[in-house]
Amino acid sequence: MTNKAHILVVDDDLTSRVALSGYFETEGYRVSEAEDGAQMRSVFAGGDVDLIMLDIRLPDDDGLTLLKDVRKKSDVGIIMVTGRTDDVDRIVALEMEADDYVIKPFNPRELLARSKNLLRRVRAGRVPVAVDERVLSFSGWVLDLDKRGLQSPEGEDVRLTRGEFELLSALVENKGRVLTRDNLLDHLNHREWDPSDRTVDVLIGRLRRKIETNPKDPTLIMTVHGVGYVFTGAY
Amino acid sequence: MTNKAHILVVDDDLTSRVALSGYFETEGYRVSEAEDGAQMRSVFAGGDVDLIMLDIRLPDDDGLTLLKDVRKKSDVGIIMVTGRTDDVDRIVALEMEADDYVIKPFNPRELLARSKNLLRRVRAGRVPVAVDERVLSFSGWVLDLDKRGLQSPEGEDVRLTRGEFELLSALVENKGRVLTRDNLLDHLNHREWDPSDRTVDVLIGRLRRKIETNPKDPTLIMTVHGVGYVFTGAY
DNA sequence: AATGGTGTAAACATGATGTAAACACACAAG
DNA sequence: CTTGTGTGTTTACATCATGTTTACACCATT
Repeated sequence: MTNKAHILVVDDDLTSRVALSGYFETEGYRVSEAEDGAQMRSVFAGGDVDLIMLDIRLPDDDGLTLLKDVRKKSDVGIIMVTGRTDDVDRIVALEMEADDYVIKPFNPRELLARSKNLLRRVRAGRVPVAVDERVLSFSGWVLDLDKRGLQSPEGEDVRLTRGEFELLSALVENKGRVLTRDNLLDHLNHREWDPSDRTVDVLIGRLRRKIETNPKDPTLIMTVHGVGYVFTGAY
Repeated sequence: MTNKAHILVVDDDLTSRVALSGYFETEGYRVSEAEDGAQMRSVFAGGDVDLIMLDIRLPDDDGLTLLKDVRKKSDVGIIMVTGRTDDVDRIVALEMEADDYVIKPFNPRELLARSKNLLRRVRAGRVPVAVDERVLSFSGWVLDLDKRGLQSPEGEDVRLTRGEFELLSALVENKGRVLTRDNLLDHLNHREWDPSDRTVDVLIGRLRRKIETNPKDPTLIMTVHGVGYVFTGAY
């Protein structure tokens, strides 16, 4: 079972439903489809949906009714999708706490960007739910200290080796504080460190390739020349 | 400290800035205003902003540049506001992780609904981060000894090299006391100093260019002819 | 005015860092 | 036992950051 973000597309029109699903699937999301309210409720009951793309006009229930029902019991992300460009509809939906409202035909790139941003927020909001779990989060990433696993903002599991994990957790736990190589090597159950030891540098490099958008120009793990490394991710 | 959400409106046009602020104030939000990037950074440095309404066209910095800067170090809510209806602009902003993008003239009710929904998500994602830091401050500047970084009174991060940082912290820690070059060079892990060594002078010069309002007429790092340097910043 | 101290741009040297590749070692599977 | 796989470590080298030197103009003190 992967942990990729799960998107539920609700639309009675086959063509646009498939188109929508396609966009998200090629981006690596897990996508489910529903063509009416009943199907939607059924999938949603599974409990692991992160984002719903909800057409406002459906055969059985009204989209707005579904919106209200879902929002009553869940903080899942909801983006209304519609062919109509009615101002009142839009405002009503937003005031019912839909997160966004897009009008067909929409630009796929824009929709993807909006979805991605919303997913980040949805997932970030879920982290503090379990207080007993030792979990660190930064910029949409989630580092689970018990499971020793890392999840990307898109919800994908990223495999870390022991060394990479120890290094990353040391850095994130001391967010904003510069750690020396000596310091970091301690977390790998080492003792001594001599200037010819490049282990930390290599591991940092591998870590960057896994978590930085552009490893050549890191924004999360910064190097402090002549001192060490510092983690600078936002909360 | 109040618990009302804090919204920062950034727009160089007085009329729309005031209008925007008005909407939010009557809804009971705490609102701050900024008319350019510098002011924005200054308010934002206060650290308790929940949502930024950011005009994309500003006198000094580009709105997109500000967006990128802010997003780099914070997950605050960001809604871009603009008069232009350029598709490319919108997508670029969204892909830079702006949460939303509204086009003037906007419907106040819609904007309020969107802001409210976003604020809910921003606050849900907040996690308490409390790390006591070793910090020195002078004349509005903040020198963070752990982060080894310097923040200007406007809240901008100023990059210091190792040497510059060591020199500055030595000076600030010995505020009001004259330090000889010999003395200062010690802090850079040196030992000997001979009169032909101009290293300190050069570093002091570079430091002045970074922190003095007018480097030609320094007020923070003063020269004591024939002796050394002294730091004279107020508190 | 003379003299030595200081500011500073530019060039320079060198140690620090990024990174690919090879290596070593532990552990698991067959 | 052999083989293979994963991963920490070492090596080697290209590149980069930055402390240092140099040179010269300017300033302060006498």
